[in-house]
Amino acid sequence: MMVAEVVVDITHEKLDKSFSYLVPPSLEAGAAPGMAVRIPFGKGNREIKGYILSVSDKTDVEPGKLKSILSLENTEESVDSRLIALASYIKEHYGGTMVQAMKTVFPVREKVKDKEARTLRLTDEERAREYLEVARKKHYAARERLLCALLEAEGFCLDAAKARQAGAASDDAVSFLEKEGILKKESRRAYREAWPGTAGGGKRTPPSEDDALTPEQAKALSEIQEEWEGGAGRPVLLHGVTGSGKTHLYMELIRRTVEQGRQVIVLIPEISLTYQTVTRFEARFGEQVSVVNSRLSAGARYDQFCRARKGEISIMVGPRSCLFTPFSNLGLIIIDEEHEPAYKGDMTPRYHARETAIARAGMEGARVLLGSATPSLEAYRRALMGTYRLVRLAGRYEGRSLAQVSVTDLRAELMAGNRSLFGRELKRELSSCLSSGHQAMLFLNRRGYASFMTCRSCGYVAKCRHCDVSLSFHMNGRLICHYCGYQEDSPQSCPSCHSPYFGGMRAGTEQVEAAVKKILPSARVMRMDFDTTRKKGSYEEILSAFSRHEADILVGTQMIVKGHDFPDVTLVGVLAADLSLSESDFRCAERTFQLLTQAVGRSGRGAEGGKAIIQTYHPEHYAITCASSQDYEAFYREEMSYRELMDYPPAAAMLVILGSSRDEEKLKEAMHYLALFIRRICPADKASLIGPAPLPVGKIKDAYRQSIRVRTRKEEALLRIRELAERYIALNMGFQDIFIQFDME
DNA sequence: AGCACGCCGACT
DNA sequence: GTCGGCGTGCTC
Repeated sequence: MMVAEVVVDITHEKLDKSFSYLVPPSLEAGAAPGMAVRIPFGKGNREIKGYILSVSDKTDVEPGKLKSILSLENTEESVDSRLIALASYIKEHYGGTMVQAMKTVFPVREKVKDKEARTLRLTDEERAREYLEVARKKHYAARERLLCALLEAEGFCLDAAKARQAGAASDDAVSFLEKEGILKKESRRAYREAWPGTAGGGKRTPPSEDDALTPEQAKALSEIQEEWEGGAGRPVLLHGVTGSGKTHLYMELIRRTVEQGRQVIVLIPEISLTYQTVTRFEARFGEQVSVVNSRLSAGARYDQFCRARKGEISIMVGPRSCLFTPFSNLGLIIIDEEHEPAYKGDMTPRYHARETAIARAGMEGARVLLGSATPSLEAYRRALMGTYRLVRLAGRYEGRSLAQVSVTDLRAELMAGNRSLFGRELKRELSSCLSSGHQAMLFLNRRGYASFMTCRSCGYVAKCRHCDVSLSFHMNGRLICHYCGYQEDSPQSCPSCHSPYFGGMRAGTEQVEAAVKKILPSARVMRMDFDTTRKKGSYEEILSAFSRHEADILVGTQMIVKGHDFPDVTLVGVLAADLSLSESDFRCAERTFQLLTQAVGRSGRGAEGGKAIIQTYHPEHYAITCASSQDYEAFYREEMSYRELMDYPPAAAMLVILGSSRDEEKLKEAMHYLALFIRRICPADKASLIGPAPLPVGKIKDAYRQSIRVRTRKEEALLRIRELAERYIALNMGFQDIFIQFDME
């Protein structure tokens, strides 16, 4: 017996689940996930369309209830069926249920329906008045109410949903009057504007001088063309230093793709989705482009998807959710700043935009371009192995040189009696930068709640002896490893040099701002961090005010280093580069290198040269030395050998199983048994298992959190382990109140 | 969404 | 009694 799980092609909340259908033997060969099928549905067995989610040999439904699939839709694959195939890829790869995967791929399918502006329009006033008399006589109350409402309504038009709620329009009355030709159901939909004020202004500037490519860019372009036209059509990794004009190249590729009648999806990390980006794309492509950001309401975003489906737009620019834009002839997916962690979500299914984009492109014959100044290790490794094609863009735009970088050893500063946040060089450069009328940016490299222990005198950081990650300081005075759970007592002084300056590192942007005002009282300082950008639009406000030179110094966290052009900035100071170097995460060196490279790249973007100063307790660390010499290759080699040695991704595949529950004991027990189960199903020589261990933030909103990590050299083995673990969890009562999430690295 | 079932008022 | 509108619930 072959059974297919089918979703019905009716947009309604109550039908947002799958139904089991028998697959007749004659159709067994063609039945596959994503296929469109005709099925009998409901009491009258009316024939409707559906999509196959999965095919198996068993079902929970009692056999007597099962109906059979009538036929396979032999038309070519529709956009929807391709997206369903993508959803099943996500489920296979990242775990979770099919419904979760479907909801990821079709974002707001259910909710939007209600908001859809369905209208009832009176088509024949005379007949309506005639029939009103009939209805009155025959006491057809519902029809009478509806007719009255329609005749009184402005333009003889009513909002269907509202009328229905007010009791003026019952379904039967509507369908009866429609049959009589008195009214018409219309679902003409007014699109919500994507960016208020810009939707109408879709003027397009013809390609101008500015759009001409530099010789270097032209060379990169022809390499990309060559790969895609002649070769295997592999994804291209565009490795271009900051300010080398990657966006220029994107624009050209987009133009060419659209000219061929195909569509383009451009993914950018949310943080760089600013007004700047929007206007740039709109100026170039006018009404062909839609730009979506997360502040857009679900409905407005859905509208943009509808426009894409209808072919009204050809280019979609937005965060990772835009990957699922229902274009019918997708030609190109661009992922800008490919290394950004934002491309991996934290909601189940935790899909990675890069992998999923490549999967979609593969299904639809589209190309993928990954762009970054500091590629992720994963991407660069694949490029070196030949899975991706590597294209370099080495020179900075208009021959501008990269900033001059110098490194300040904060240990030496302390030795010289300087305990302030600013080293002597940074202090000096800051005042000379300001007195020459330029701007400076101060970057505080601080993430999350990392509360590791460090020595301010020698730079020693307390690390786990098993995992080579920093130990976190807990309130009970113990140091804990969040990878393996190892604990030790927190020492009072530095174990390495016995200095008493040993403790937790904590510094905020506010303290930096205050410190700047103290040493440079006349400087106008602006602060940008999570607090000051909480309000809508304040993010752009601060950036544009700074670019209008309304302040001399911008102090901020990660968000100030992301792709903004401030031509007047000639100095960038990184206050304590180590703060992200000591996180309890195997990617912390990579993150640090990326942040430092980006930060350094902010300096000297105008005609003037730039300077950057990196302050650190670890001037010898390769993440710092490589960032200061802007040497990606060297960093990659160092970091990759570390990952090889430690069996961390991308050298090995890793599965993180996150468990959370309000009941700490239950959680511990469940995770313990889950770890035992995994040990049982996979031999120790094939995969290594670490944990269960508490997470860096062990408790959120009263829910305790623990993780188990499984690492192996074989990715397929990990997929299998995840599948079995999912089944184990589903079958065991011990996981009833425990929320489990899978994270594939 | 669309169809059936059952309840209830109105009319033969 | 019976006809038919109107609300409710279900669809593998």
